[in-house]
Amino acid sequence: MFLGEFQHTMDSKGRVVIPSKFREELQQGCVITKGQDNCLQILTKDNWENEASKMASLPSTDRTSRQLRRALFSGAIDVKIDSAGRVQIPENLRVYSGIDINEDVTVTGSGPVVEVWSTRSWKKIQNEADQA
Amino acid sequence: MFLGEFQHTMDSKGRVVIPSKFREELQQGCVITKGQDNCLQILTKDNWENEASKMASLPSTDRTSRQLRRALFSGAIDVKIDSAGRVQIPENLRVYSGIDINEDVTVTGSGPVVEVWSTRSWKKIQNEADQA
DNA sequence: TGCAGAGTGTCATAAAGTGTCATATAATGT
DNA sequence: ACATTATATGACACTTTATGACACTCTGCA
Repeated sequence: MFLGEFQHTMDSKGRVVIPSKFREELQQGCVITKGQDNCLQILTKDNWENEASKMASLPSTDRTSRQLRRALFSGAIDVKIDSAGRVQIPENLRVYSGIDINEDVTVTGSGPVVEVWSTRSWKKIQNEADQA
Repeated sequence: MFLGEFQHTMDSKGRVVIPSKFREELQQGCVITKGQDNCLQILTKDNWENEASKMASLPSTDRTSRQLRRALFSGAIDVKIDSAGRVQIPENLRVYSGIDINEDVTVTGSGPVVEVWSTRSWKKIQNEADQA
């Protein structure tokens, strides 16, 4: 279970630090995908396999299902954490999440997954959440 | 069941002493979350699992549910009590609760949970409570 | 073949967190 | 009231983590 909220920045090469509390669970491999509300999600390998198999079982005759599947798989990438505890975020996911080079990033634990936000978006989302 | 009211301070490293009366119940692991009225709550592991499982059952298709889940998980952190009976309060929870470094803290038993307040806020809340 | 751009790995330094100890204070039992 | 024990607090050393810098690799392309 991932918990907590952590501040980092995306370095000039497009890498983000994974909070140390999350490393152990993610060390043996993880997958980054497009999450909801323009955040990025980091899943453990197991969790990913799980999601992926759900997708695979959708009927390929249905156009919406195909779209979903394309979005999920093409928007995903498996990464490994480097010796300094960072992961590289590819260009397309940076664009999706609106996180620019050198920008502040908020990494949050959200139960079974880790979410990565530009701190800008996170603040906005958090305000909404406070209201709800 | 947690009862009583205790005065402590947040040390220069952001740690707060857990009153000795509460230690035994919390020793084997506990979770700190954002409570109501800007206090912090400390839950036992069991109590937390309970809360968290409620969250897991909410549909991720609904935006409000997602917000709720984010707020709960990102605002939580599991901690352990150190050999001197203290817990480390992470930055974001310090901000939320308005407890500054070296500031006075009131720790109260509140039935199933422990609450942590800046003594400032506690006094205010208590006045209100006395009126009511 | 050489260059440019993106990505990767490593290091040094700074900052934050953790553990331990010593002393001070409070609580307890006789 | 006293001795004894437990608890609280500050100090400090130590470890871990974060961050920026920089050199190196790999790829595609001119």
